[in-house]
Amino acid sequence: MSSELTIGEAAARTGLTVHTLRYYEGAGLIPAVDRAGNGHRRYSEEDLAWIGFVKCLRSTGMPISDVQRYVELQQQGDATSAERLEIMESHRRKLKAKIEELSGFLARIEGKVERYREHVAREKSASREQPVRTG
Amino acid sequence: MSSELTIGEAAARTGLTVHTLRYYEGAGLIPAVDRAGNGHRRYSEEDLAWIGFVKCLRSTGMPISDVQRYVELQQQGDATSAERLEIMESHRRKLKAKIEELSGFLARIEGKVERYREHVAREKSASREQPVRTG
DNA sequence: CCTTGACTTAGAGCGCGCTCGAACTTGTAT
DNA sequence: ATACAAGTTCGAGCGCGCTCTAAGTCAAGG
Repeated sequence: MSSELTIGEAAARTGLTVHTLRYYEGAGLIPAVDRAGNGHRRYSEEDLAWIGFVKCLRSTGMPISDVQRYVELQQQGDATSAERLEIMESHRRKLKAKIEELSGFLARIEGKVERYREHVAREKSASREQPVRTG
Repeated sequence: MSSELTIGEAAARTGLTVHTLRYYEGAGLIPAVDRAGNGHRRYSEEDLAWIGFVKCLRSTGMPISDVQRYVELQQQGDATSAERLEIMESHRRKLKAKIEELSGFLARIEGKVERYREHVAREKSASREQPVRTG
């Protein structure tokens, strides 16, 4: 009986909304979740772990359609592991490239921030030379 | 007379489409571009440099509305540089955090890829033990 | 009995960022 | 003259990924 959670609890634990959890399941990003007798979803720890990985994939920009395809293959068993490896490997490469691109942009933005700091500092010292009377 | 470009040339140089260039200008991400006598846009090197920076901001996830606000402030002159600094600084922080998050996810995905490689390797060696007759 | 609240489905709606189509003008080449 | 390419504006449309509404079921508490 390893703690089966309601959709509300699963939402709280994963940080997704109940809407999104149902949407993900309907869209095939999450394999069909078990149901209680009354038809309510019951999330296992395994489900939660998988949802965590889906969040990782989505946060790193993998399109929903790719996650879906991945799940599809997963359900077809071992024979598809080479293709799943390809998907992951391709995603890894893209992500790595993206991080590198972003790092370059970060440097550029940091440069901009630096120039602004200097600029703002100069303005302040200029205003000290001609102080404004207050009150 | 520093090489003024048509919108088509500007598109080729920046990697944006002419549609996007016009959209960006209309949305205020690019200050009004000069026009030739016939009403056609003429992009200066300065315009291109700015567009390059806008691409950097957009690629790093700054919303259009923020870029717009930034341009607005820029056009109001020096008095707004402190606020512009704030915008950049805030964006810098978010971007840095995002890169760190992505790096964590990358590690996780690399782990997954590794485990797949091992798995696929095991499958191959298993199939060598019971080779399939071909043709 | 009746309300409250968490769940169910199906499907509509939305925010973002483009992207495209329609209708038109203009410049150049044949 | 005529065709063609490239520009213009305005506004509609689209793809993605949720996000929300409506209408209903069910269980527990007052």
